Amino acid sequence: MPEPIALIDCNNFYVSCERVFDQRLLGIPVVVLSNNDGCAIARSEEAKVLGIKMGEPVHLFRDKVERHGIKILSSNYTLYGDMSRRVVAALHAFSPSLEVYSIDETFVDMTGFGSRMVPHAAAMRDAVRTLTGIPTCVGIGPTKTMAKLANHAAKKNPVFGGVCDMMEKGVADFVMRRIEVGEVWGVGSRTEAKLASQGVRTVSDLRDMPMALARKVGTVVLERTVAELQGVRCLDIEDVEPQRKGMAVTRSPGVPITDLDTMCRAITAHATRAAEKLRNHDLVAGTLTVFYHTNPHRPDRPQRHASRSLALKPMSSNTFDLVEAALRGVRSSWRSDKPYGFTKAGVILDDLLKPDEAPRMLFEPLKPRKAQLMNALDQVNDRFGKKTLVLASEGFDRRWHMKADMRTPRYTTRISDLPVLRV
DNA sequence: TCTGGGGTCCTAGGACCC
DNA sequence: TCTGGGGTCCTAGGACCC
Repeated sequence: MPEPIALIDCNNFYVSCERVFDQRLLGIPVVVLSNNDGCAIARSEEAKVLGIKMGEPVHLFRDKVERHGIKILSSNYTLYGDMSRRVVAALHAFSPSLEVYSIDETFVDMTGFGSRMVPHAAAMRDAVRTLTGIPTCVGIGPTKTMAKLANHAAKKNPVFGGVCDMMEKGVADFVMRRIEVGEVWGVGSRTEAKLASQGVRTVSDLRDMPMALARKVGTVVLERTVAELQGVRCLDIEDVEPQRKGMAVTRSPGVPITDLDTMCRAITAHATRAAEKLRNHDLVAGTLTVFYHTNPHRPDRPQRHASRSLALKPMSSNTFDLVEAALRGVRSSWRSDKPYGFTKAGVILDDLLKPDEAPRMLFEPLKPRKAQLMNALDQVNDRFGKKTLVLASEGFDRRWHMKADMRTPRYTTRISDLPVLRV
């Protein structure tokens, strides 16, 4: 049996972050909305009980909001990102090997804890709770897939008291027979439907299905999942961050974009942000794709999906290079044959490399981009706040900005937003 | 009427994740 | 009227090579 892996996962993370700073949110139904205040992406237990589904558009449950006094909040990613960092900082004391899997989940290598595993996991939960105020659950298993499943069980079944250890075969069997296959990490709705037609409904059905059939139904990915459910480790803890392959900045404007000028301002802002992200990761990009499209939920209106990919030569992370390419893409694809209203636009970067790995040009550009200028730009915006310095083509007209009418303060990252204590 | 075998590389699209 | 944003991996099929 492989050494144990734990997955620690924050309960209703975004809602929990909000509750740390506003006690009035405790005990009542709370929902955090996606960007642009579109749909529910985090729900308190009370909101789940009321039947609010993950990803449900807010206009479809507006009646429940009124009727049950649900508290609705815009998402505050600055706050959640900072709280996530604090949670991970608390976990470093518990294992030398961690993999931060997402904003609210971390895999922890539990090698060497033997019979003291469950107390160790409980201590981890206590530390996170004490240091950040965030409640968590822990799942333990011989593989990542089983740790994920154990975590699900720890969340759903109070019998586990917040820590479920599936290293014991009895526990694993108990859990797998009671959970539907769609809950397994890597089994989405498509695969679930295909499995159902083969009579595979519970996790134990999946664990016991023939490998060859698993491969036929869901390629090597599902085959690997079956092996992991049998306790055969296929996925290791990745404690060094792999180099990323792509990067995207996409947004839905608060009101549809109908004219080229506004689109150019929005795209300038997205390309600018993309360039900042590139420089933060110390990468350069070889390909830039710019796209924009109309609302696919409104087939009664003129529809258009536009997209242009451009090669960046030389590869670059320079704001001027990226904005120039992105605007070229917008202008060359723009059409005014119909009154389009674009509800999404973005910039995607691919072929990312470290600057010293990027191919050199045989003929260097006549006016080489200066790294110093970008450093200055980043430093000004770091010190005086985002968007202090922007390109002229972004302008100051913010009509295309996203909606976020119910966002809480950036309690932990803005001096002006610090909570005030009155005694 | 007859028309090989064995590769690589790239891209689009599907499926999944949080 | 209102439906998020940002990722990864795998496969099939076409283009191309000798």
